[in-house]
Amino acid sequence: MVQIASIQRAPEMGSETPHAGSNEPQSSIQLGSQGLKTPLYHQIYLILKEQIKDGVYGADGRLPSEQDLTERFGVSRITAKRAMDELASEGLVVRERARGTRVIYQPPSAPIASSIEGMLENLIAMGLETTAKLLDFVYLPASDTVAEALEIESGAEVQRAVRVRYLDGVPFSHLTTYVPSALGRQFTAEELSSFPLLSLLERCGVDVGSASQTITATLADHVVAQCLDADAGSALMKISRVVRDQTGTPVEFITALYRPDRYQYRMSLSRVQGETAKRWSADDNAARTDTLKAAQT
Amino acid sequence: MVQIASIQRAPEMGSETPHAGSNEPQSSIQLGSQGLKTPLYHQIYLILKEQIKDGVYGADGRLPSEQDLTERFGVSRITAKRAMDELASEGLVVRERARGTRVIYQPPSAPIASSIEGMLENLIAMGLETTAKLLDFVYLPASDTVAEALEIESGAEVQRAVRVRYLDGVPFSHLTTYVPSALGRQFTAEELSSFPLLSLLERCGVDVGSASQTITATLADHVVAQCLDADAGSALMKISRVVRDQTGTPVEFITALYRPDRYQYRMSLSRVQGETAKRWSADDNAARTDTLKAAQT
DNA sequence: CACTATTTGTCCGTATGTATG
DNA sequence: TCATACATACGGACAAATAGT
Repeated sequence: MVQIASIQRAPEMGSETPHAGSNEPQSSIQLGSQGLKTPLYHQIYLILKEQIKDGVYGADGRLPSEQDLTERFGVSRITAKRAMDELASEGLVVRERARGTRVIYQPPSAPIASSIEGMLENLIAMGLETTAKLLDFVYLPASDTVAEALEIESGAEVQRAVRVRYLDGVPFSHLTTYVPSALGRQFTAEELSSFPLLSLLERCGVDVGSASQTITATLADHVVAQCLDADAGSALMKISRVVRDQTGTPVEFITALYRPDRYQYRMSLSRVQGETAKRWSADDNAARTDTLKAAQT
Repeated sequence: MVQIASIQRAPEMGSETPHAGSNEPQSSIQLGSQGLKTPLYHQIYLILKEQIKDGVYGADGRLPSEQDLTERFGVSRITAKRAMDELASEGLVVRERARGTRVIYQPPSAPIASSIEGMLENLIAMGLETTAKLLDFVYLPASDTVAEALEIESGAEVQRAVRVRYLDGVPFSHLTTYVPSALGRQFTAEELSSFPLLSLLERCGVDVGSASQTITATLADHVVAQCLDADAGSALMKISRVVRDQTGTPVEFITALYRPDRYQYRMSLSRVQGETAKRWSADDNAARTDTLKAAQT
């Protein structure tokens, strides 16, 4: 039959098999061995915080006890307690002796998504409505990764710029761009902090034709975290994109990092009949980017 | 020329004016105080590591001296030394007395991406080439979030299934699906662990028409981490999708979690002329999902 | 009213790691 | 190298509030 490994389950009535035999001797949930030296209690705090925001404890808002966390994360009770105390100090939960820890946090009903209409990563529109701060601007030899993306020789000179983009004064994205040196020399650092890179390239005569991008996730290191006003060790959305001109020559390689609570990638799909079977097709006018109003913090 | 400052001060007000051309290293990190949890030496280590990877010291591979770092980051020499020792212990640099610290690092060959050709989130193809394990299968009242996604009344009965999908025996994705009860009753838990949910729905007569999905990032809690053989607190890519039939009625709400080192979302874009300005357009046949062979870790 | 189990609050001591001077 | 301070993390122990039997 179906084996249910429901450890943390939202409080539900019924169908509650009391202690279904499989008392997992797991005990080896590894925390934070991924190179980040974030304190244990803070890692647990981040996980719990996200679960709260996802409404995992929405029913009666009851969080696991300190003892539960002790067993599940393999830490001492003091450490588990500190994680919950940190939640309480931010007003996300209320802790009462002998009564447990309950969520006292109301997600603004609907996480209001104010759409920036237009196409996917509408850089120009975004650029006009936002501000950017230039953190770094330097010419350096291309690393292998950058060289491969831009299809140039490794070691060839490229321009690297690191910017933070703000929306309504709130840090929004962390951008690292690489441009072949010859192109980069055609604009200045000052222009780069005022205009989107893409519009600068088009002004330089580049006829932008296509782009390919990869979306993934990564952890915030302390440098990026500071830029985005986020916690080190929190999850970020990462988009890497190579932009090419009409001849297919790469003109820009960009890596963008976003706080997931302030930016999400949304798209619509249609189910169409393919050659052999039905498949998904991306709706053209529907792929767009949305900005979520920051709930708090 | 803008100074190389990959370091940012904290939300300090004012002083928006960088000292252009000034020799003053505008870079002491605002830390050491209470706000940051990451050790100083490790923060510096991360910054240096990234600079090395970007080829900042590519010429002769010479890193700043301990004294340089001491001044630049505003820390003691011991702390600067530890950061460089950490680099050395990882084999990134070589330290020689009175000779300084040099980069001895060759980036590994690019992580090979073996594409699974086909359309965006080609569920059926994936379902046929992978295995799935059913972790949970239960009927329960819809939470507010689920009810809103499926456009049903909060508390109406829905079927929830939690599965882990494996690719070549390696845990690949963690799927939580919600289906209206009436639809869910038409197939069994056993079928769900063998066939993709979408094909089961189509077998039941559902004429799948469209879907809208949101891509974001989140942290792995201990439960998901165990399922995906990852660390709790690591970053995961998260895709939430509402699938609708031809009439626009939601038939499925799914939340999928992926390890970023095993799954990435890739798409191609074209630059087309819009009504007012040029914009990006999603290439239809190019949006696809790729699986990356684990490069390391 | 005990009695018990939970759960949180508080305290102790100890060990290790971090950072400065 | 040493001394000092502070933060982190552990284990143990006890007390206090709450709920159920």
